Amino acid sequence: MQPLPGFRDLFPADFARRNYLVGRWRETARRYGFVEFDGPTLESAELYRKKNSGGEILGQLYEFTDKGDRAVALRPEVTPTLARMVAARHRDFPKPMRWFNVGTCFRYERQQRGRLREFLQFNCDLVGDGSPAADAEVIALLIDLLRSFGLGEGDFAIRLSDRSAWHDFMARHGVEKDRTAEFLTIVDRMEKMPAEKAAELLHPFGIGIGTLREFIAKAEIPALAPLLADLEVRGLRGYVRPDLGVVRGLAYYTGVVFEAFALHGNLRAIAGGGRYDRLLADLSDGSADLPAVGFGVGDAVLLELLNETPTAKAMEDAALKADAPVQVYIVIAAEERRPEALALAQQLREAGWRVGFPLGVEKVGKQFGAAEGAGASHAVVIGSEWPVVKVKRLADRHEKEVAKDALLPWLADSRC
RNA sequence: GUGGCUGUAGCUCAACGGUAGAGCUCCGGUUUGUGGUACCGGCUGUUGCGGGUUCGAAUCCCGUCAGCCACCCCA
Repeated sequence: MQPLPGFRDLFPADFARRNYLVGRWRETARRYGFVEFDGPTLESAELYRKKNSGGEILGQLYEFTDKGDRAVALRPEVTPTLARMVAARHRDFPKPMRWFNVGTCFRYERQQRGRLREFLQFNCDLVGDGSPAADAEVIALLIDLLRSFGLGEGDFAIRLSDRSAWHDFMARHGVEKDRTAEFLTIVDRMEKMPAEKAAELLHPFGIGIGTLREFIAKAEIPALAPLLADLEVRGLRGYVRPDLGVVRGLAYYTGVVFEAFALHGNLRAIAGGGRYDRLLADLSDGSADLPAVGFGVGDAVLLELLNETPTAKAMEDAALKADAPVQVYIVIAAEERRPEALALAQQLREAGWRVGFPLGVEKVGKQFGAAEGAGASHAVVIGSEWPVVKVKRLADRHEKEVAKDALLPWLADSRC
């Protein structure tokens, strides 16, 4: 038996990596004053079908009928859930709301490297503030998030665009309102298709490919000026590149849209987001009319990026090493001292140390091997010297005799 | 959803028509209280699954499932 396609077993080493990611996600979000929430993994399929919510994600919906004959779907993203929750109780929360979520999402599509059917996503949303300051806050969070993994200006960049610029463009060139989605889809894909194909698709709109390319090439997005100025002051302007070619696939974005992409390798977008000022009103039939901006990052793509970036990988390895399952390993050199060893282990554990020791009689050499294997930084040898023990720093093999009562302070001292 | 490649011990792979092997991992050992090396020994496979061709198939053919890559799109 294997897991279903696109689903993964997480063995301890995989889970340790996931914990590393999630730890950084939470830590960064909280530095920006965001609070964590979660909602159901399974939602009514209607939530994703409602006006303006789904977009291209609809084709990848993991949906089925439950035993109560309800049309349900596993969430492909959390934004609709967030919108539903906020619409229901937004009066309970002071604005703006800074909420984040770490949750499993599902998309039924063919799997590939960095893309699975079940994945963990980090989602950050700022609700109730429609200003460029809010956009800047969220984008700065994303930049700091990636930086917290040891990724720098040479490793990633944020492509930044604004759908309002496209709406102006469409108004100027007479694109009908109900065809804006179709038009934006063409723009979104244009850089990957041959020119003739793009020209053919644009023909019904009466817009030449040259006109479009010219518009994108100018890269002038006046609406972005305050946002860029904000990021400039924070010292983060270097991470951001205005680029009208970014449109994003989700239908509900209304203003600023952005995506983080890797500067090396051929990974796809590692994070994406934007402003969705009408989604809440649409999902609540107008009862909660709040502007919002947010983004999502997936675990699979980020993990791949860390693997490919040496400095980030080194940082991760160091963090995982520091988080080893055992910090102090008790070597029982004389089996008759086992009771004292157990008492000491208990004492160390109560003080917060991660402690290991052999469950049965083992040779001393083997016990040191186990200490090494579990990633312990110290071994404490208990034997004939009791009540004195030997503490050994595994890294440099430096050994010292310490009275048992002095062990705890000695370890605490060596920790820093 | 479309196309290409792949599928052999827990992992990485070899054998490419004559009835399966190596390295790593794991376990044990190299006699008595000190660890990542070295040496010795041991375990594990209906060769993804189902059919076909053949005297004989891991090896050829078909189907199916799964993985990888590209497209598509996105985290």
